[in-house]
Amino acid sequence: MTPGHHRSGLPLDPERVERARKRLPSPEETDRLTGILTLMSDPTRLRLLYALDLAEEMCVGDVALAIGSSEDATGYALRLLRTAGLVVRRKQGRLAYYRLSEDFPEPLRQECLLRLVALSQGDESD
Amino acid sequence: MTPGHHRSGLPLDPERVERARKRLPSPEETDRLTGILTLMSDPTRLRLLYALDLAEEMCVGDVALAIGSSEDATGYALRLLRTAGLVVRRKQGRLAYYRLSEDFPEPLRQECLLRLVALSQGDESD
DNA sequence: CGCATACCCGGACGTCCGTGCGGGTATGCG
DNA sequence: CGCATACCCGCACGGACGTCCGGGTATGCG
Repeated sequence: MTPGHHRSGLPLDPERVERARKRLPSPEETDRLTGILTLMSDPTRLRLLYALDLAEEMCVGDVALAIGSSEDATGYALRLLRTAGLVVRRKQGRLAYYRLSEDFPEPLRQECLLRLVALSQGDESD
Repeated sequence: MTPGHHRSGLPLDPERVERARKRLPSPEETDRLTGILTLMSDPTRLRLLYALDLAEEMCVGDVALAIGSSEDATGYALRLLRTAGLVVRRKQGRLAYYRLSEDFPEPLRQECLLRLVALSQGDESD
């Protein structure tokens, strides 16, 4: 019942198709990468990560003030990042201080967070 | 009518809040970054970018075969990436060959695509 | 010239995700 | 001890996004 709409299924350039297929990341790797990228592709969370990187440690309300989001949105973002293990929480009295996790990939912080800022500033041509 | 539910609005650590606020990327920068990250955070598109990086150039149907997605999904993914300027199209007869754009940030390809693979392979500890 | 192929396009559907809202818990202060 | 604060949580709404499906266009071949 496959819609006759599609191709024969034979590659037109089998060599290149195989070259790409063989070295593609596994589904698990793909999921992990897209998972991290998804977490970083939300404005609230991205600004939040920047803020924590700059301030080292802040309580929830101050993070909200720093990034200009509501406490609800900030709290939800922190929850997701904490679940993913990218930030950690230190409770002190009524306050909950958050900071980037030790497990936060250092190269990713350096090469992505900062590099991407540089990219967006200098490498665009439109 | 702000829900009395929220804080006074006064930062508990004004110095850190200011430190973070001052150096945060602008809304436009944030949008651009999240835009690129969003494009890379989809399994189809991510595998597609890998495949093009490896094969240099492929027609639509071969890309679909390489990444194991339908032609529809692949075509849609290529359209989005082309709209964003991350891939370019070369038409030859009935075929449409795609490749990574010259404008595709080279550091991003090197430092993100490849680096993230390395990260996902070696830097996890769970 | 007519048919099959390879791709493009627009609409519809289902899904996921972020936000706001109300309520809940624990801390610190008086 | 009682009240305000700072945060956490569950629900429901709305918007955005990816995929499927039908149809459309252009190329190449016989």
